[in-house]
Amino acid sequence: MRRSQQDRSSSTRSALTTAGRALFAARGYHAVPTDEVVRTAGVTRGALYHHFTDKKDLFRAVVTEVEAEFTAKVSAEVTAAPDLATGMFAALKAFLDLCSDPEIRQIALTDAPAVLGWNDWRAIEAEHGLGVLTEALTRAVEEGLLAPQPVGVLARLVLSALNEAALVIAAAEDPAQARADAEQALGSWFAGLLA
Amino acid sequence: MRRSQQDRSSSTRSALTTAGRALFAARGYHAVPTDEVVRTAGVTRGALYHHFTDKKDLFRAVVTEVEAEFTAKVSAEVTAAPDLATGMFAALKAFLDLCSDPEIRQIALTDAPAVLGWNDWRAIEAEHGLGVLTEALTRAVEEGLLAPQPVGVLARLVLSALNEAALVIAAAEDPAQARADAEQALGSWFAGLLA
DNA sequence: TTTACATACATACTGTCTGTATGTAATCTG
DNA sequence: CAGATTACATACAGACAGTATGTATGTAAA
Repeated sequence: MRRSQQDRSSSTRSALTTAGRALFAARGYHAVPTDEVVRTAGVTRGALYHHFTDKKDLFRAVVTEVEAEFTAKVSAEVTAAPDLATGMFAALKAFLDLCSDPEIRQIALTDAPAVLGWNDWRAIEAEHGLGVLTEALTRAVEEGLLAPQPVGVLARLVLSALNEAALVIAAAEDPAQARADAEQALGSWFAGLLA
Repeated sequence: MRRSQQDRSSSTRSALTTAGRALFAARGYHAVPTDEVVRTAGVTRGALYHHFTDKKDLFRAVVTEVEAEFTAKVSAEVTAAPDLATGMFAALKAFLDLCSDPEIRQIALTDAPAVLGWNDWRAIEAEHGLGVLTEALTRAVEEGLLAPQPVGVLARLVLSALNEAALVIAAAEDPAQARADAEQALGSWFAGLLA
């Protein structure tokens, strides 16, 4: 069987990111040796360092992948909804649901800022989760739902609170209660933003 | 010159945490070898592993120190103010001022959750920054300033937004503008919480 | 279809770093 | 001041990231 170079490349590349994803999510970036990643992926360290400049670069690819998938799911809720307000509430619900996934919590929320540095991490987020949220808030202001205000910084703070809510709920003794509290707290913010 | 064991211990201990503080703040936990910490502190690795179980343990001590000092400064604003409302605003201002310090940003906000793990980090925070904030919010509810609500989760989300605000301001092209935006965003939340 | 090259990997090695084991000097106790 | 304990220093072992080099596989022009 004769495979093209592209096929070879993309299949080992995705084997590496898939393996990395699972391992990094389960045990955290620094607890996973590259050796284990390549063994899990069924290749060798040579393949890893052919496709990625270093371990961090692999991690960056994993983070981008996770973030993109996550954002796609959440933003689908917004576009599927009849109007913006209900869409945003549905997205909030989806956000908190999806954040129970350790892939999100460990990779995107815990390790990414420290491993990639806050600036790189922020750049990735800006193209995914943060981008969608900023858009939604901008639209909400345009439609008169929210009071006119600069949404750039607001979006960052809201996203940060959302991330924290996810972590709090995951770690809580009573997740249902924690979730209700979080929704109330976030709701009060939303109320303060209304036009 | 004959020093007591306690003096020897505490002075090398603080030499180590002081050196660690500066180096971790400047370059991040994983970029600083223990060898450099002990050289800066003027001791050897033997001293380090006598006083701390491992590198992480030293880092934990540094985090606790930083967090305690930081919280003391912020909470001083609350107690110094004539009433709770103005105290909380003064504390907010102090918080954002102090967060320009890279010791806070790199050590407490970026590295700590990833290095110590989110749970350990949370436990430390709960005894310092988060503890004070929770207290303040509880009092605000008791005094009728804020609407009755569970403050535990709320405090976490607010603190997270505050942390993010600090990072955003530090990284912004126009920090003054970013700060104004952040204060507006946080103010709108506060408004939504009022009784 | 063969030759020349590029891409995709594998293997072997090196330097760095953390943590440990062991040795030595300083302090404390009876 | 002898013995025990504490505080450190030195030497070492294992693990890991990254690199250098070798090999196999695919590609493309002559």
